[in-house]
Amino acid sequence: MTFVARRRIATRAIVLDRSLESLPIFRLSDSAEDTAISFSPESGGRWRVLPSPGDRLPGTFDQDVYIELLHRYHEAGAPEDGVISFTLHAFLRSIGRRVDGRTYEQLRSALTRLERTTLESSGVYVAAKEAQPLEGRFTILSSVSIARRRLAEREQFTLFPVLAASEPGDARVTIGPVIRSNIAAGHTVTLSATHYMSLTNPVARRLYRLLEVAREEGMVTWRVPLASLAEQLPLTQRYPSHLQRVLQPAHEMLLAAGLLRDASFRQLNRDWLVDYVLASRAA
DNA sequence: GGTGAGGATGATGAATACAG
DNA sequence: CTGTATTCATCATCCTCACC
Repeated sequence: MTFVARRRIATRAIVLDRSLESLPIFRLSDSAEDTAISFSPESGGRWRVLPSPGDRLPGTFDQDVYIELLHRYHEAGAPEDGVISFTLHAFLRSIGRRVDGRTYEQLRSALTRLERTTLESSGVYVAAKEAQPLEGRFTILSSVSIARRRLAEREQFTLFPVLAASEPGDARVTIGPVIRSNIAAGHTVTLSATHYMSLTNPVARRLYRLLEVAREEGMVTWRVPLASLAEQLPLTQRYPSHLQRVLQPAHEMLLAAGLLRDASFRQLNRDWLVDYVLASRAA
């Protein structure tokens, strides 16, 4: 393979922390209640996502921002300090959003939310280099700084020379060390950026990542109780019919994109299951 | 040209309510 | 518990205005 060819493929890849992708983080629905996400896997332990006080849980916009950040981290050659810099303008363009006052504001709040939202693992999150699953808390981003024109210009802020010196709209964020460590250890899933962007439904985007975890762990078919899947995504709907209503369009989108061979709902006695037939590695 | 706040309005789709 | 109708928060899109 030539350097050029390898480079082109690399820029289309999104490399994510496999442990993180197996856990629920982003609220996919717009339910008014904004309590913490809580997930208790079969294997025991508990996982929680705690919003920062006064803020909401990360949502679908934050999900897209998170993915683009990791996309850029990979493109930048996964720098050891985890720092990536970009302009808000370029970032919005690359996630296919319009660039106006609204989206600037959304992006800024999404970045700070990714820094402030607490992820709590009680023996659930697997850190590749550790023998035991993690006991403790961490965040997706460990630092976020965004230079703002108006702040940078004010005289009284000259005591922050770094801020004053940087260009307006420049963001500088640090991917958290826990996530970086798993990526460095190769405990990852790899997505196609093209495919990811082509999925217009946020549930489909989330499901794509979760299915990649299953595939990375060697599964060809994956049978999962509907209720467990709902917890793991997460989806808040309680009834099987409601869950199916949300999942069905996502399944259709993934099938059409060739990211999934088959998806079907089955009822065995009282229990609803979902059977996935995963796509082959090629694509 | 790039930032940045914010008003107005329509589109979207999941939550919710309600009937079966 | 499920299927259908309605409601409503969020998002997208358009704009103006101000500033560099």
